This record gives sequence, C-alpha cells and structure tokens, in this order.
Amino acid sequence: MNKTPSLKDVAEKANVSISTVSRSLNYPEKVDTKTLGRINKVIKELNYRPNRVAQRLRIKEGHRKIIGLLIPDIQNPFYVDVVRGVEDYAYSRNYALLMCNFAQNKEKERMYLDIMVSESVDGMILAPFDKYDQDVINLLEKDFPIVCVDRGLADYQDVDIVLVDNERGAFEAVSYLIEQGYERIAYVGGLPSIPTSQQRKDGYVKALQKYNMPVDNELINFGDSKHDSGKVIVRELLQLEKRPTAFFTGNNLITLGALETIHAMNLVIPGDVAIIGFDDMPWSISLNPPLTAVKQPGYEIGKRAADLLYQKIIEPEKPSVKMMLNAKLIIRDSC
Amino acid sequence: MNKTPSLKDVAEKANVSISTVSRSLNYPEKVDTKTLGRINKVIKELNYRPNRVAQRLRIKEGHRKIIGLLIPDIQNPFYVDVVRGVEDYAYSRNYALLMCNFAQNKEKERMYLDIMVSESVDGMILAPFDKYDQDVINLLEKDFPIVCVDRGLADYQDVDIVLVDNERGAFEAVSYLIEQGYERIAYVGGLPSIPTSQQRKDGYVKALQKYNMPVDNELINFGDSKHDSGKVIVRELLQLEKRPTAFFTGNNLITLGALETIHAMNLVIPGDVAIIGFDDMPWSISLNPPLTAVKQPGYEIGKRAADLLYQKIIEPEKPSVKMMLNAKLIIRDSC
DNA sequence: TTCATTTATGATAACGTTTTCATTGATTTA
DNA sequence: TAAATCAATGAAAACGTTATCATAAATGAA
Repeated sequence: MNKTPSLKDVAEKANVSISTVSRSLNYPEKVDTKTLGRINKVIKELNYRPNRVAQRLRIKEGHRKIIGLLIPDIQNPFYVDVVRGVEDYAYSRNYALLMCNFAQNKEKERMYLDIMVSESVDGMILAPFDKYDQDVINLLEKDFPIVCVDRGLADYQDVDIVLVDNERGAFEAVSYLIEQGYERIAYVGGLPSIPTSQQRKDGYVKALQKYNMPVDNELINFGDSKHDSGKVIVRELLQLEKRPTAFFTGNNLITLGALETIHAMNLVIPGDVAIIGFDDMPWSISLNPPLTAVKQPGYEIGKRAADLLYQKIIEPEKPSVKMMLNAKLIIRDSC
Repeated sequence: MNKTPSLKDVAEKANVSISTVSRSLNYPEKVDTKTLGRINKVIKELNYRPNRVAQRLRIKEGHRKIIGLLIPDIQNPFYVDVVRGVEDYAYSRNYALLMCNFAQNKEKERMYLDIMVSESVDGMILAPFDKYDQDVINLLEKDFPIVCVDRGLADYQDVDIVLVDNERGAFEAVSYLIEQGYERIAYVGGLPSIPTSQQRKDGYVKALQKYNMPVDNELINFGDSKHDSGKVIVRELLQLEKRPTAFFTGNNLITLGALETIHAMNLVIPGDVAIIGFDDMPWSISLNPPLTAVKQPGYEIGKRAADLLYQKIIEPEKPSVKMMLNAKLIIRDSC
C-alpha cells in the first residue's frame, strides 16, 4: 500500500516549506495568491488530505473536532434514533463521530471510555451503564466534557443531561388504559438498576393511585431489557389465575417479547389483552393491530445532546443544564 | 480539564527515562523487575493510559489495531446484525472500531471514507454505496485493505467480499409461495442500483420460470429501500384490477411498509394476501401473524468479514476471497 | 587479569501536523 | 534618505509515542 502524501510531499513539489503549505490550508489569506495557487494545484494533483491523527496530536483539546458517542444497545431502535440525531448534528458542524456500542456490558463500556479518552475526543455523549456508573463519574470529576442521555447518575448532579419525562409518559399511558376500563394492568420493566425502568414504574404507580386502584406487586416486574425477558415474564403473568387484562411494557424489546407471547398463546389484542409499549418504533404502525405506544423523541434527544456538548466544549465553564423532553402517547389500536 | 498524564510524567515520577517506561509497557521482559515494579506502581498511581493518537502516528500501518466499519443504513436491523458481528470480532482481537453510518448518502460516504483513511485505520469493512462506487474502487486500487459486505462492485473483482446468496434465497422464497398455490406474486425491491435488489429479483424471476409461470413486469417494482416506498408501492399494487395475491418484499424496511398498507386496508394475512420478506428481523416472530422470511446471517457476515480483514491486514499479499453465505427461509404464518 | 558478551538503561530521531519566532525584502513614513 | 512597518516565507519546537542506536555496568570466558 503506497503511503498517502504528507505536507512534506506537497511542500517539495510546490517548492515551498511545509509551514507555507500548512498556512495555505489554515490561513489562506496569509499566503501570496500566486503561491497559494501553486500549492492548491499540487494538493489536487497528489490528492493530499491532512492526516487527522497528526492534527489531533498537535491541536489542543476542545479544537479537535471529534466527539464520542457511547450507547448501551445498538439493537434497540430508540438508541438508533439517538444516534441519528447526534450524527446529523455532528455532520452539520463538521465534527467526526467516534461511535461505540457497549451492549450493556460494563467491561466493554470501560474499554470504550478508555479508548475515547485516549483518542483525544473533545467530549462525549453517553447513556451511563447504570445510575452508579463510577467510570463515568470519574471522568466527570476530571471535568471531561460529557453529556448524558436517557439516564442520569444517582450521586452526581452537575452534568449536562437530556432526559425524557418517563414518569409522565408512563403516567399518561397507564391513565389511558384505566380510562379505557382496564383493571388488572401489569408493568413489565427493563433492568431495575437503570433509572428509566424505575421512573416508568413510578408513573405506572401514580396513575393507579390517582384512580384509586390497588397497586399489586405481583403485577410489577423487571427483566433485563431484552426481547427474551419480555417474552418470559409476560408468559408467566398470563398464567396467573387472575391474569392481567392489560400490559404496560417498559421498553421496545420487552414489548416485542410480550407480543410474541401474546400471539403464540393465540390471544387477541385488544380483546383478550391490551398493550401499550413504552418506546414507539418506526414500524409500530406495521404491527397487527398497530401498537399504541409512548413515543420518545430519540432523534431530538440526540440533536439536543450534541448541541449541549458543543456548547460545553466551546465554553467549558458553562453551567450544566438538565433538559427534559416530553414523551407522547400515540394512540393506535392495541388497547 | 486537567491533562492526562503522559509517558514523561510517569518517567519523571519513577526516575527513569521515557524509553524505559515505554519499554516496560511493550517489552516488560527487557526491563529489570525492580524498575518494572516501580514503574507499574507509578502508572497505577497516575492512572496512566497510552495516548492512542500518538501511538497511531508512530506505529506503522497494519499494526495500529484499529479498523473502520462503514454501513449504509443503521436503521436497518440487518446492518445492525452485521455491526454486532464485527464488533464482537474486533473486541476479541483487541481492535478498536471506528463505526460510521453513511445513511445511503454518497456525500457522507465520501466524507467518512476520507476520515477513515485520515484516521489511519488498518483497514475497513463496508457495504459500497452502489456497484459503481468509485471512491471505494480508488482505495482498492491503492491497495487499501478493504472487505466488502453485502454488496459487490461491478468492475472490480479483486476484493475480499462476504455476500449472501440472494438469488438462491429469493428463489426459495418465491418457489415456496408458488408451491403454496399463489399465482400473482409481486416483487417489491429496494434501490435498483444496489446489487442485492437485482439479485433478489433474479431469484424471483427464476422461480417463476421454473414453474412455467408468466413474468409480469407490472409486478416487478423497485423503491428506495425505505419504509415509505414499501408502503406506497404495495398500495399501488393492491389497487390494480388484477391485484397480487402474494408479495415478496426485497428488504426489511420495505416489508414493514408493506405490512402497514396491508393492515391499513384491512386485508387479512395470509387469507387475502400472503407475504414473505427478504431479511428476517429479531421481531418477525412478534408480528401478527408471525412473518415468513428469508433470514440473512448478518452477525455471521460481520464476523467473517472482520476475520477476512484481519487476515488481509496481517498478510497484505493474501489473494482475495469471495465468500457466499446461505440465506435461510424461515417459515412462519404469513403465507 | 583481560577481553568479549550480556543486561539495563538513556538519548534521540521519527511519525505529520500547527504555531511561534526569526528573517528577508518591499513598502510606507518622517 | 533613514527608519519603521508590513508581507511573505522558512526554521524549528512541540504534541506523545516507538524504535534504533549508544553507553555503562555487570557478567562470563580465556
């Protein structure tokens, strides 16, 4: 593989020093138009591109134009929306994006955090592993620019963060179920250590309380945020003697697991059981029946987070902001 | 933000030269156990991590332990599977992964290709924008280590590539439809410029021919590989006077668009229309009815591609290999 | 004892940039 | 005309590593 041309190659061919070539790229107004023309011609001929690695080594922090994005589960369409938002923002500002998926694996998360620091990113956007995530806290304590999305930290409040009002979203969903006349409503959440799982449960409980309905612990369940746990938990619940008549599922993948079980048991939605999912999906409308769901503004979250990070990078002393976006109940035909 | 410690900081604190510290990291057997102990203690104290940027600048190509992954559409679950395969392989070999989504946008693809080269990756895995992708060909001609997945190049055969036998997968799916007694079978493909769209169409045609059925051009359609085009095209087809009784949809997102239309028109699957999708999805089984689909081994593709790339990097002269994996028809209840 | 080898370490160049400072010649000012 | 300013350029340091080479001390062989 033949080496890509460097400043030196351009300089030699254009008969100037590398300083001048570098200048022609960064401060073209400071070099003679004639020289500039000559240099640009050579650059085109050689198809020269600055080496980002060398650039990053030299340039100081906050000016390197690269940010990191660390997500917990790329198989979850919600995070994919977030990714898209961050991507688009980064692209518009000409930032490169170092994206990693830690697959809700603590060890991987640690590795990727290390890599990002070591790759000298200007900052990063991430959803912490859980609310105790010490590795993230360590970075925050070193004033590393970080914006959290989707999940907060329990003991560290001074962070930029973009959240969804999970409690309210859940409250509205469950209220809607109650208003439709459902009485035994089950909650199936994701990992209990993840803040959103708890917040959605809280919304669920508050809705029941508002309508003076009993809160039955048998109906409150947590899984591991994956397809399979939704499938298994819903099956168990449906085998209860007093089985639930409606489900409020706490995330995408759990919703899909729930649907699998419901269809496998040949139950009709919403006749036999109703369901509302937290997290809409692009194809919720393609389901049969189309799924009623709480839509999180994933794309918007990504964009906002990226903007906050950008602000933080250009003004490190900026006080941190907590931003809460609304989730929206989208009523279709599953309840 | 306080600077992360460098070799120099460790060296000073441990009272040795930076050479010795570097050596202690890379060739620990070459430094005195006593010194080594002292250095390691300091490394731990300062929480020193080598700066990957500086490393990469110094280390020569093929030894930098970072590869790029460039995918056309992160919203398509098939590519997410590929990503997961590549990730796992990279993780197992201790390679970092620079992942980018060009969202089937030529300009973005070019930008990301530039970034990857400029970030000095050892090689990259990608699905070309289309079969004429000149930017990719240019890199290949410079002997840049590249492995293609999912899509090939028309005029450049000397590439490592991992494909799915699309034609055969499509052939089997359509044959199955025919055997089930469906007669007016429509094909709805993705972008016609993408090789897979054509190959799946070819399989469709071959199946019809094998069973001596007419090939009706009215029933062969191409969209843009997105949800919406599936939705629209299927609606048009269903409004034909002699409407199709079965659909063979050419990718994930088109399948979902098709389902949306079918449900919206209150047609029953498979009673009124049958459907087989190319590309299974993790939640195909959660659909109602569970979807019959051709499953591509996305994860496997990712792993194989990563392995091929690894081989190519450590042995650049290795002749390139073309690998074809089978797709598998998974029969559920939609036909 | 003397010379050769081995072991442990350090000094330094190099990777490809950006930036500071110095230098030169040209232009302006007094 | 001399002094001061300005414009255009180049030399060199720095970023944080790795690797080559040199050096010194310790060990071994004769």
